[in-house]
Amino acid sequence: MSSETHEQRREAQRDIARRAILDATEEILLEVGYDDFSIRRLVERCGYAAPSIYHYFGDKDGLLDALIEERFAKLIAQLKRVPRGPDPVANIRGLALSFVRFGLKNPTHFRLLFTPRAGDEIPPPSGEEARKYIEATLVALWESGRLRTGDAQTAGQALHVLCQGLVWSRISRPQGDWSKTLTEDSIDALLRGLVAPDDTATRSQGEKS
Amino acid sequence: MSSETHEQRREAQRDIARRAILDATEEILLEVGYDDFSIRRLVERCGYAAPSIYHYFGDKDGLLDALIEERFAKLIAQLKRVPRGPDPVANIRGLALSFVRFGLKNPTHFRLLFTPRAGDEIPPPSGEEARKYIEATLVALWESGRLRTGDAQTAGQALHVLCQGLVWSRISRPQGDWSKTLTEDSIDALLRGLVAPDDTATRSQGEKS
DNA sequence: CTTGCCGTTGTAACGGTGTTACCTAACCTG
DNA sequence: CAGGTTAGGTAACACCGTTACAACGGCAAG
Repeated sequence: MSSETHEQRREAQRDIARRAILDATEEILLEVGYDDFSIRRLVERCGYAAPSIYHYFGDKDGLLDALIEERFAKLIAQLKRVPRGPDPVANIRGLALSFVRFGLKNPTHFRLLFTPRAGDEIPPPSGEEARKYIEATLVALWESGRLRTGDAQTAGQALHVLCQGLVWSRISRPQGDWSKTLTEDSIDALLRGLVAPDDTATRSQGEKS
Repeated sequence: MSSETHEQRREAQRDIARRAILDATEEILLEVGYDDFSIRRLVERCGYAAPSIYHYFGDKDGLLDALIEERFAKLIAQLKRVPRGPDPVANIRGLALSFVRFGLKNPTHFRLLFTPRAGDEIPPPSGEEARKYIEATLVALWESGRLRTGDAQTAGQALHVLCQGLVWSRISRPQGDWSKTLTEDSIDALLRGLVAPDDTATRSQGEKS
């Protein structure tokens, strides 16, 4: 019994330390941005010394990966919270809009999520999960809908790529004179080009958002 | 007369030094990538000491900006070399394809061109020029064509954003299972969604590329 | 209670980075 | 020849990610 409580206490303490470090990391990231984030700054704020960070996360990349995991989880949660209606095209539209909204609202997170760091060529598992979720949703919906292009995978990737570009371009050049309706218009245009026009409810779709 | 030759000699020497530094920079960048590029490495290779680099370019960002200027010039040259036919849609398609091809062929350059560095919020002038060239071409072509969406600017930005995403996504995840026809299919789909279908030669366009 | 073990934390250092203060040497201008 | 401007090098500063090493803590076994 005492050993169990001991182990539990250890684990609890471990989680407390990890949480404090992760929270401080996020604070600093949102405060000064990704490029000016440093371990020294983190050490100054979180109360722990540098070796503790390396003890818990192994690496600076490991630390950021841990944060990325949490961010991806939030992104997936937000995407799964998007309501679904009977129209598969409208569903995909809502998913894409939500994704772009997430990116524009949390540019630092987005940059962290989708910028591969140096030498780290394999993306984190949750990243793959998020991507797979979006693509699977797309594929499933495509298969029940009317697809114009050959395969569903290409269509899904096209939409994914468009959303990435939508967020990335506007993050990179925040004060550019971007069209106010760019997100909706481009997504709608791509969807128009992807689905066959000669069907039931192509015109009855939301035309003004 | 002697003063002129003197000035010219000065300038020539200045250009020689700048060229040597820039060439070494590009070499190292293509060799080890953006993240592992450092002034020390550059100093080792180019023969000049560190203060000379700062004397000529002022800053590491200034050095990279100088390289970016040249890269943008090459990009613009490549885009202007794209042949134009009578069909405005096909012209835009060619332009977009050329842009994406440039990005996929020179990922390091692309990353340098379109990733804003820390604190540097204003893009280099040539970057604006390239963007304006693409957008102007688009706008001009749109105005002579049949536009489905309201304004030409939004349509141009949509295509720009898609191309950015096409390159960026595949640079970030090179070994992802990207569809072979993703570039053509997504551009074609977006164009299909942007231009009005009820016209002369919508169907006679290239359908397989 | 003592001994030893393991996990946690801090001190101090190493190598590498961008950057710059300072000096030297060459050159044209007066 | 004096003087100022320019190119270039030496050596240092401050910061970065990272880690060897030591010290402290609590628990299990002798």
